[in-house]
Amino acid sequence: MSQHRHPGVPGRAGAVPALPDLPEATVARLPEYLRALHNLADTGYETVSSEGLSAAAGVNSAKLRKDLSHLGSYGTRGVGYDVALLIEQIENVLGLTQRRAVALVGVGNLGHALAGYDGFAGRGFRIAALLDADPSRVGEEINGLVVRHVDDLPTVAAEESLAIGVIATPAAAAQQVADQLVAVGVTSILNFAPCVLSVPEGVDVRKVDLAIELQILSFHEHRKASLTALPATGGSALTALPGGFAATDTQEAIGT
Amino acid sequence: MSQHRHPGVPGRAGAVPALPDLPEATVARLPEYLRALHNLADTGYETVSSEGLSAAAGVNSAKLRKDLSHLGSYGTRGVGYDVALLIEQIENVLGLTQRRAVALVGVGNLGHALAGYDGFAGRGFRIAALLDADPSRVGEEINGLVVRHVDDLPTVAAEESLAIGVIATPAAAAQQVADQLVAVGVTSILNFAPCVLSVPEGVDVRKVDLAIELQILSFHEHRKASLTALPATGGSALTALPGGFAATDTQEAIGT
DNA sequence: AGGCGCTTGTGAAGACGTGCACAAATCGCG
DNA sequence: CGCGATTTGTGCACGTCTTCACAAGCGCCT
Ligand SMILES: NC(=O)c1ccc[n+]([C@@H]2O[C@H](COP(=O)([O-])OP(=O)(O)OC[C@H]3O[C@@H](n4cnc5c(N)ncnc54)[C@H](O)[C@@H]3O)[C@@H](O)[C@H]2O)c1
Ligand SMILES: NC(=O)c1ccc[n+]([C@@H]2O[C@H](COP(=O)([O-])OP(=O)(O)OC[C@H]3O[C@@H](n4cnc5c(N)ncnc54)[C@H](O)[C@@H]3O)[C@@H](O)[C@H]2O)c1
Repeated sequence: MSQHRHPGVPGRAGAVPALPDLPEATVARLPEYLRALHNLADTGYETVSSEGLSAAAGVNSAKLRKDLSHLGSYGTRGVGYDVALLIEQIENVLGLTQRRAVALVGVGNLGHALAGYDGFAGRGFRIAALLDADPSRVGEEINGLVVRHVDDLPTVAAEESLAIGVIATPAAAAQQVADQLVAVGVTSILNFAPCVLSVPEGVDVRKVDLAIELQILSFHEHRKASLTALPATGGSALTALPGGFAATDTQEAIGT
Repeated sequence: MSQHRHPGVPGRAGAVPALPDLPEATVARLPEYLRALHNLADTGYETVSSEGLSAAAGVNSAKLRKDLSHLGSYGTRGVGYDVALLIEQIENVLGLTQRRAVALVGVGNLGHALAGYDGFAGRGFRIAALLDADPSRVGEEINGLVVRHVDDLPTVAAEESLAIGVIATPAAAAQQVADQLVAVGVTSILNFAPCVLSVPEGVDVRKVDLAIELQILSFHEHRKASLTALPATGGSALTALPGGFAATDTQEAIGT
């Protein structure tokens, strides 16, 4: 379990073959740290303390230190973390050293927004193909990419090494599209359609459902409203909530 | 889990004054159950077992039963759950009995897609206002709504009882927009900008960052690739598994 | 009426995640 | 060269979440 013994000085990181099998919760936070680190690097920071970085990423500093400790010892006591080195290490662990090719299926309302978004490039991804089943959409050019027919997927997969498939079709078509993606060897899928996908073992699916996010917010809104029914005799209703929330992302922060 | 007693018998499913303080993990899954239930209802189901519903929602059946048990006893042993009743109860708990008004700030690339999406209506929400800071966008009509200037937010808030604010502006503007939303009384925010927001206590923020989702997938892709280097021992590999995975998490089963 | 099969609801155990608190390590400085 | 200030890395305790396993409850059939 506890067997890391880094010489302290990286210098040449060489190959890092040993994937340390990170806790899932840590994996989910690393991208947030990475974003914060890039911000810091752009602002000129060369090192940052766990306190500073955790504030920038919106998490507890002990949690951040524990997360980073899973990658190895890349901090210096009394100083902090080397920003550039840490960026390199996190990108390494996340597999972002190679720019991964993304296939986007379903170029409708949402698909257009995704296809036109230029923010993915800076985060390690490249939209490699746009696909749709509607003949009238095929041929359309968006952001320098031409929409192709979804049945061309095998051809596209042969041209590019597709790492991730994004599904932005209606829910009714999502399972079929997922099957097509899996058939051409895609083993990671991001699904925007509000439905559950069945995929073979070894294929990872993540889902983004905006309505669910809103409904979770609605619950808390509802709860807050029913609490407000209590006497609000002070003006400032700073009733410290007992249990904080801590799901994927709920925060109440303090202003610095 | 000790100090709430349910009368047990619903009888009238009317007012539910006592909010049972659900576990956050449960709250995050209720919307998924709700969606699956609506599907079942549309298909003609009147009752459903925990096994059936959990398959439709992509979760473990014991987990589903425990989740639902927190709402009270709305199932019948030997039979299952009444679909219509369960829908009503979940919508009640989530506070979806009233259609909540959503203000969307930032009508750009992504904002257009959200504004044009007609899927929110069926899930309990109504886009009540579109706001942007760009004068050239103000006045544009999308889906029957006219884009107003973000500085009109106080006026909008006076007209409508805004429940939720959605931020779809560039990250640089997100904090300022959040402040404006909070200033007019919004206490729930869904943030699409890749940045951390500071908000006063009592305000809930949920974040959706597509690049983060992709990066998490990238990590697993990376890990799978490094494992594939292992000998492809045959053995009894393929085990038929219960359909339905997918969710927040991923699944893997590489045994050591 | 009684038994039988099915399904819920939940106790208990274990896995997982979090945050405190502090020893160990490092730097800067006199 | 040693000392104090600072910050990392982590042991530990605690809370939350998941999963199993099964008694209790319900309906149906004989
Ligand atoms: N637009 C939003 O803001 C939004 C918000 C939340 C969720 N969603 C979900 O995202 C998905 C897409 O939404 P949208 O608004 O872009 O819908 P849309 O109808 O505008 O676009 C769907 C696109 O998918 C294409 N398509 C249909 N079947 C296909 C198939 N088998 N293979 C390939 N392409 C196919 C259609 O031709 C169309 O271009 C839906 O599932 C929706 O519920 C969208
Ligand atoms: N488009 C996508 O698919 C996508 C994907 C992931 C993340 N995002 C994020 O979503 C956000 C929006 O992305 P986009 O592609 O729509 O950007 P965009 O530039 O197309 O749109 C941004 C809109 O916000 C408006 N705006 C700017 N400052 C404002 C302010 N202070 N008040 C009100 N409105 C203001 C702009 O006028 C513009 O209309 C960004 O933070 C982006 O990183 C977008």
